[in-house]
Amino acid sequence: MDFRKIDNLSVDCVVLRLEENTLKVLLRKRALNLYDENSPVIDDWVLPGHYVLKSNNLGETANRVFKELTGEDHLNKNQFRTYGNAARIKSDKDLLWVRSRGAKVRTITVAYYLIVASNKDLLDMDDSLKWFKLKSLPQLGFDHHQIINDAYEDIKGKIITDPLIFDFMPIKFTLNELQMAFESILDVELDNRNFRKKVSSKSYIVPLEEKQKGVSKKPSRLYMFSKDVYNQVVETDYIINK
Amino acid sequence: MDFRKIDNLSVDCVVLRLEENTLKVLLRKRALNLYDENSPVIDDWVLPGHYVLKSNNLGETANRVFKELTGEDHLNKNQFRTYGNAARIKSDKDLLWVRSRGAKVRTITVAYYLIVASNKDLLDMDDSLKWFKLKSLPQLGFDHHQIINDAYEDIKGKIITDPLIFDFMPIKFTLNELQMAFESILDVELDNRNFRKKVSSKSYIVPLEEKQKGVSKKPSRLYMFSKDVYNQVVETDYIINK
DNA sequence: ACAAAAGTGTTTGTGATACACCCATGC
DNA sequence: GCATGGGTGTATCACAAACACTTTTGT
Repeated sequence: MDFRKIDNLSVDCVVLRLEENTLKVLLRKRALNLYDENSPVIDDWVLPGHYVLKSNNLGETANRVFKELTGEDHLNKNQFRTYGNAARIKSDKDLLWVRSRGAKVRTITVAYYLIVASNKDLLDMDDSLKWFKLKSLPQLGFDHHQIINDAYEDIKGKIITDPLIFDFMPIKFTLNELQMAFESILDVELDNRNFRKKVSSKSYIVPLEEKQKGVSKKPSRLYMFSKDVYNQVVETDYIINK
Repeated sequence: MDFRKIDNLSVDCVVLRLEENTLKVLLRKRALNLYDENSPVIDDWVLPGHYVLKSNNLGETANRVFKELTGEDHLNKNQFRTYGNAARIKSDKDLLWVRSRGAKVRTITVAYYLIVASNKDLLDMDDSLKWFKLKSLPQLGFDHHQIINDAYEDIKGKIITDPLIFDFMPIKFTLNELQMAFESILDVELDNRNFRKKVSSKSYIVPLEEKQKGVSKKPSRLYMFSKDVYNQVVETDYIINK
């Protein structure tokens, strides 16, 4: 195992989740104090990422980023684009930052997105990590604004044909939760009755006997996504139509 | 302009075209003679590609690859995936080849596909370049088999929703040609009458007054794709359904 | 006049859309 | 018993699928 970094190759992760039907991205504080503790030269946010180690694969590096953030493994990741233009790193802050880490100014970043289920408690997040609404991001370093937008566009495209939506959901979920997840990600409104009809026609969304508990209203039925069943019927079956 | 190579970053291009309704890929001969002129140590095929120069962007590098192959500019390219695993280059041949070119064994390859219109004459192709049927590829170096398959899968996915098919077509084409293009890329059969109905409903596929010439049968009407019109109606309009 | 491919219409079925009320539960 | 969200059915419309014959041209 060779722990040296490849000094011009990094992996950045767009970590996403739904919180109260709002898409959020996990960002890491980027702070650099040169002279004075109280007036940092750099004070903004970036995507969590890592330089790739000589013995690590790209996907492994993405997994590792996630594991370091949350202490947990994450299997579902998606490489969606690579950023490596010559002038990608050009602002004074970005140049300063990259040099301060001993890396090349011409750094190639392979970008992944990782989706975290909405019920998952991510413990032990230190103060330098924070979830931001996708629609109101803070000041970001590098081209990370672009990267986040590209990730979002990719997801919006795939969510209609791929079973990506279930990565956002808890293992057991209600149909209304599922509908709201679609609505908030795609920014559309769906008819509840038609949505339920459509979902019932999908063999891979299976109703459980179990019902919600601890709600002060009629408890709703729980469903789960079966990947096994899905794999048998993929060919023909889209989830929702646009 | 800095003409030095970044010694661990390359761009590989999957150059595709339809020839007689068969998908073909452009490959470059990889030959290395060490001792004996007549028994090369390496004698197989690879995707055309280039190490990225210090002053070149990724997309520029893809364009440059194409320009060097054909002498022509090509605007439509698509970055679809990046390959950079630690053990990506591992066969003796590949290691030998990479070292003979003074590059790093851990090379990251950003892969693009480029689509060439079927009527385009690509002149001046030297003997080291050849079109192969996608379905019967020769012995390939590196992981280029994988890369070609990934490109093909990406295209099959996008061709249903994006106007990618027109990159394969001449500017003016007949509806039957268009149908056959879909059929050969997706490997399906379509009903001619239904296909024509569907196409007529697309405002961005516009009939011309002109007809085919020099054919020994009823000459068919020519159509063209209007990107202008397309951009106005994208939101709602898919080309064919699966 | 014949060969070859172009072009055309109708029917049937499935799935999308639109829409309003009763139900089950916790408090 | 009431407030809250859960759950259900029907009618209409648009589009996908299936299918066979006539037309136009060059030779």
